[in-house]
Parts: sequence; C-alpha cells; structure tokens
Amino acid sequence: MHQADDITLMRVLAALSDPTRAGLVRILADGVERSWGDLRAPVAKSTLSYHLKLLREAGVTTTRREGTRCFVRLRTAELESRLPGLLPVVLAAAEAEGVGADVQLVHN
Amino acid sequence: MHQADDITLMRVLAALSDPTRAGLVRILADGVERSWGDLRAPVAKSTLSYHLKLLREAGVTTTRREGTRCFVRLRTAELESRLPGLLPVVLAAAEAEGVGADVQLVHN
DNA sequence: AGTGTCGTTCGATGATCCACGAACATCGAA
DNA sequence: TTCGATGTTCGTGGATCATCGAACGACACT
Repeated sequence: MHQADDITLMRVLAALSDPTRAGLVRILADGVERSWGDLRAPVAKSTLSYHLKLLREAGVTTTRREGTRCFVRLRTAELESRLPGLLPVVLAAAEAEGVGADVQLVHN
Repeated sequence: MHQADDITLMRVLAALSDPTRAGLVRILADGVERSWGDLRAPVAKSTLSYHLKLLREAGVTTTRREGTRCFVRLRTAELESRLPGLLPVVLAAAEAEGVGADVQLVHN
C-alpha cells in the first residue's frame, strides 16, 4: 500500500536529504531491481525497512513482493515526468560527494 | 557569521525541503538582493529569522548588514558550481507545484 | 536621552525524525 | 508441522525541527 502517486517536490527532497536513503537511491540508480537482502547498510534491519518505506511513500521507489522476498526499484520514469531533471542532478552530486557510500550492494 | 562554505548536498536538500524556505528561495531566484522586510511570510518574525538562518548555514544564501537592515541574496554561482543544475531544477518544480506561494514580496 | 524599527536570541512546546530491539506475520523448505 | 529466513510493525528514546512570544541589542532619528 501507500504507493504515493502524488509525487511532491517537498517530500522527495525530504526523502533524499538523508545519507542512508541517498545511498540506497544511488545503488538503485542503474534501474535494476534489487532485493532487500542485496542492500547492505550499516543500520538495523528495522531501520532499513523504515527508510525503504519512506522512499516508497515519497514515490521514489516501488516495492514488489515475491514470496517472502521484496524487490525495490527506482521509479525513474515517474520521477522524471513529475520532477524533470531532479534525480540525475541529485545523483551526480551524491556521487561527487560520496554521500551514502556506506550503503553497498552484496552478492552480484 | 556562520557562512557555511562547505555546501553539502544533504544540507541543501534539507534546507529546500520546507515549504516556507522553498518559497523564500523562489522569491530570491531572480538574483536580486532583498531586504528582510520585503519578504512576507505567514509566520512570526522569529520564525522567519530562523528559516533565513538555516538557509544561510546551508550555504544557500548570504546575508549582508547595512545599518539596522539586512539583505539576503541567493548564492547562485556557488551553488551552481558545487551542485550543478540543482537549483534550477528545484526552482522549476517548485514553480510548477506552487510550493511556498504563501511567501510573498512586498513594496517593490 | 528617549523612541522606534529591525533583526537575533532565548526558552518552551509539540511534532517529526532516526535509531534500536523485540515481537509478529508470512512464506519456503526440511 | 516445525524451522529458518525475510520484512513489517510496535514501543521507546534521544535528537532535531518548526513554531511562537518575550526579551534583548544595535542602530537611526528626533
């Protein structure tokens, strides 16, 4: 549920203004759908869940369940249509600054 | 003082993720230096001061004192050099969504 | 000196945020 | 069915945020 379909600037900015979430978005930036477990962040499981929920509710990502696993994907197209240019620009800056580098991808 | 010269993505995003501050930035977007008193926002004087301080500390604006008056200006060039493209993109989206429209300019 | 104006700073107050562990639900596999 | 893995949700705690009014400091003008 809670698949925010009114993507608002304020909420997206708020969602992106946290290093952990920025790191997650950075990883998802290639457009590939990732499993929860592939994302390694230096926070507790519940905290990761919290961040992913926040990103989802801000309309930045979508979640798909498959059995017990969940997959996250960046909503690149929707974001680009509602907030043109925002994501690329933020990603570039995050890359340049190394924001959220402690969030990593494991196993492929 | 407190002229943050390490403009970081996270802090700028956090600074812009509030409607009042976004409205202020929108008004300053034309590059013209404005006086405190020219900015009319539906908040108390002290709250406005707080928001302007936050913008300043995030490196988004600069403040200049002249006698008892203060003038704010957007640090367009520095922002563009540190976070290329961010400000224009955010401003465009804010304009499109009407974010911070309750912040207005009075007396010229 | 006395009076305003202007902006900052100081608590105080709710609200929200980020973090954690624990408990729970769900599903696949043994 | 029992176990293990995977996410969610809950309760909590500490920090930060946004807001206000009140008090303060600095300056300009009579």
